[in-house]
Amino acid sequence: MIITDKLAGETARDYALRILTDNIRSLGLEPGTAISENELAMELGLSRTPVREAIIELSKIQIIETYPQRGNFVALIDPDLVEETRFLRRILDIAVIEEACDLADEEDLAEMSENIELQEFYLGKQMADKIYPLDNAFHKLIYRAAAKELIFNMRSTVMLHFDRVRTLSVEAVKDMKIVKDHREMYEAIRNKDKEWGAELVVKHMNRYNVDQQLIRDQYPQYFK
Amino acid sequence: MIITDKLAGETARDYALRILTDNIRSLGLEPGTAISENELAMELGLSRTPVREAIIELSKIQIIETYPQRGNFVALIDPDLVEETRFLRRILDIAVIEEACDLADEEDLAEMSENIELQEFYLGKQMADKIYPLDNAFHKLIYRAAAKELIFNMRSTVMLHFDRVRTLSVEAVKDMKIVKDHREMYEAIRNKDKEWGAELVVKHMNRYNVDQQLIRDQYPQYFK
DNA sequence: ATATAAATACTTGTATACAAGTAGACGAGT
DNA sequence: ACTCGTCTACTTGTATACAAGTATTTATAT
Repeated sequence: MIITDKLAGETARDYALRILTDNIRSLGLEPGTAISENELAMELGLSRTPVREAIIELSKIQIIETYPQRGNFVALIDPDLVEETRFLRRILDIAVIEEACDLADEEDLAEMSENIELQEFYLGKQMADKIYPLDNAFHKLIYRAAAKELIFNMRSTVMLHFDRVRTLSVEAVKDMKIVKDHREMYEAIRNKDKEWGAELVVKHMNRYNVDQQLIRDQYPQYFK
Repeated sequence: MIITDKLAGETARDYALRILTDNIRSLGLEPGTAISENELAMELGLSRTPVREAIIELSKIQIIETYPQRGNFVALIDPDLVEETRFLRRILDIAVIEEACDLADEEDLAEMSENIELQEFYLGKQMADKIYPLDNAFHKLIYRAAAKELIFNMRSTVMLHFDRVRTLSVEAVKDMKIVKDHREMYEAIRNKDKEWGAELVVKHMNRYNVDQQLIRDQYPQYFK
């Protein structure tokens, strides 16, 4: 479990939520782990209240399971839920990139372009850890161009189920190809080419089509 | 604001969430209304804690706006958010009904059939108020048949933005046509006819294509 | 040794207390 | 009349206290 400092202006609740989310995604909190509200509050230097509020939010997406009077537990990886979130992302990303083809203005395109140049810059520098936040920001830019930010927020929270499987197979995905996908998505939006955009989303998703059975054999204790 | 009794087995938090959700949907809590955590807790016979937890959840979908040290307010109707949720529902319902065509088994179909017969029964009895819960349950059955229940939960919460506009124009929608749509959706799923299913979803949604400008002129104080 | 029961140490759910900040009322001073 | 400042009554954010239930441990009795 990695605990970083509270950011300036961040409320206690947001802080607890960020730490929990990051650690669940990175598997610093392993599936099955008990999360005591009191204990976590101590570790974060907070009271139970904001910690509890954060846990409740994560319970809503079933990434944390709460058993009254027994405890909170990081949910085991449920392949059905992973498949469900993968489905959701594919459906949404396709619909939204098509919408972005219609709606993106020059400012949207400029921000995407800048983001991609940064991705390519860090790719050249072999600084892969810098790419994930940019990756996320790039997809957010597409949603924003399509005026679908509320949907992006939903997508982000629920995508934790997917992200955590991706963490287990991180080496299978080549950053170079991902960055290239992003550049092509940008080109598709700039050219208002919906069909190409949709194709790219599918291709992009397929890069994460890791062999789940392989991961499951390697980490059986993580799975439901 | 209509307050019904707490259901058996319902936690205080779920109770507060249900009362808030129902009243926001029905406009018993008008857009712009202040919601004091203390006051609502008193009215529900609870403490602030569970009430606050419910409010936080609704803040996540921006149907309640929280201003620290100032108050919580039922958000004004934001046409952009309404459009966004309408978009989301169309996209999801199409993808999910197509999936249901592949996956629905005999039990799923039997439950849908029974639900529709009830809808038709109450339609004949002119008991329109009985139809809304059945309507919701029917769509849930489709999502369940497609193994997309987590997505359905997300859809439900976010759909509040859409529901509240529908409340303002409830007379524009004819129950008879809606029930007929549902029967046809069932037939489409039973016949594994994806194309027809998708068509029906679009047609179904279009029935709620009320003239938003008309509503806006009638209730300007409700809009952003 | 084993079974049973009481004690204990946890857990979350809910209630209450305190901290910090906002906004409006009200009055004093100009 | 008006501006400014103070006071008051609120608000949410956070911390703590208490209630109720679970599960394990420990001790006791057979």
